[in-house]
Amino acid sequence: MEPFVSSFQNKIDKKGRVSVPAAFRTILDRDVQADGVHQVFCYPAIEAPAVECGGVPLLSKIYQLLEDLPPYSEERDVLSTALFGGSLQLKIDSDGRIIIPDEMREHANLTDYVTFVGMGDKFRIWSPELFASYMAEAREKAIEHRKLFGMKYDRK
Amino acid sequence: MEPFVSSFQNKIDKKGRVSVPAAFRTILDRDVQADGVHQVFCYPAIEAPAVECGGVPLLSKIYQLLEDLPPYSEERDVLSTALFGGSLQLKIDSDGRIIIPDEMREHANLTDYVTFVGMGDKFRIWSPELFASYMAEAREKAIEHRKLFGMKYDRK
DNA sequence: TTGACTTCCATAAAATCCCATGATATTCCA
DNA sequence: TGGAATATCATGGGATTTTATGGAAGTCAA
Repeated sequence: MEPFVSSFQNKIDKKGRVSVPAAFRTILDRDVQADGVHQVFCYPAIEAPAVECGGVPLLSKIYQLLEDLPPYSEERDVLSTALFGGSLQLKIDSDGRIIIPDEMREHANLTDYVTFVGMGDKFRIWSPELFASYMAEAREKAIEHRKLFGMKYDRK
Repeated sequence: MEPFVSSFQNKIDKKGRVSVPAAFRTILDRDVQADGVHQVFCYPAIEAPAVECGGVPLLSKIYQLLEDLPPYSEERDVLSTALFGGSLQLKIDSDGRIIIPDEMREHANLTDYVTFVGMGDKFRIWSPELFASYMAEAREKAIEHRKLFGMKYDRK
C-alpha cells in the first residue's frame, strides 16, 4: 500500500476551497466509488489540533482496530465516538478541491493557508504555524527514538 | 541486495533538474511501481547537511518500524509525522532526472553542482564543498581510530 | 430574489515529456 | 588488436501537460 509522504502547503480561497495535493489525490483515487465520486474520510485528530484524513483503507483499519477491542469497554466507546462521531466524508470536486467544514476548521485553527502532512496510512491538515512547532518537537523525539532503536533501520 | 557504491558529481540545470547517476538508477529500478513510476525516497539526513535517499526497501523499513507501534498512540503519530511528513517521494523523469525541492536544497546547501555518495543501502546528496570537508574530517577520524586499533596490536 | 453551494472554465506557474547533442564508454569484427 | 560502429550517459532546451488557484455561470432551496 502506497503511503502518504511529504507535506504541502495550500491556500484556502474565499469560498473555503482547498486543493488536496495531487500526490495525495492519486492515492485516494485508487478506491474511487463505482459512481466516480472522489472522497476523503476526515475527523478531528485525537491528540492534536489538526484534521486527520484518509481513504477507504484507513476506514477499514479503524474498524478493525475497534473490533479488536472488548465490546462495551470504555476504550472502545471512547475511541469509536471520537473517530466516527466527528467524522465526515468530504467530496473532492472536479478540480481536486475540498471544503473543510467549520467545526473542523475551528478544531485545527485553519484560516487562510493549510499544510497537508503525510503520515503513511493517513494524512493531517494543519495550520502551518501549529504544524511548524509540532514538527520541531516531533523531529527531536524521532532523533531520540533513533538512538534507542534506530539500529532497526540504520543497520545493513 | 546490491549496494549503492562510489560517488558522482552532477549538475543542477536551470530548471532545477539533476540526473541521478545511472548506477544508482539501476538499483532503484529493481522495485519500480506496477504503474511504471520510478521514484526515490528522500529525507534530510539527521546528523549531516545532506539529503539521504533510498528506494522502496528503505521506505518499507520505516513503514515496518511504525507498524510495530500501537496505532493511535501518540508515539506513533509523532514518529510518522517526523518520518513521513519530513520526507519526499521524488519522481524520476524519463531521462533519469529528479527535482530537489527548496526545503531540501536549503538543508543540504545545494546550488549548482551536487555529489551523490553511495552508502550501501542508501545514498546521500551533498554539496560538493560540504562533502569534501566532511570527507576530510572522516578520514582524520578514521586514521585516529586506526591508531587506536594499532595500539592494541603494537602493545602486547 | 437571496444566499449557499455547485459545476465549469481561465490562467499562470511549475512539472514533465520529448528530442537533440556531445562526450564516454562498449561492442564487434576484419 | 585496432579502430570504426554502436550504446550509454549527462545535459540542454522547446513543447506539452498538470496543478493550484481565481472567478463566472448554473442549481437549488428557503
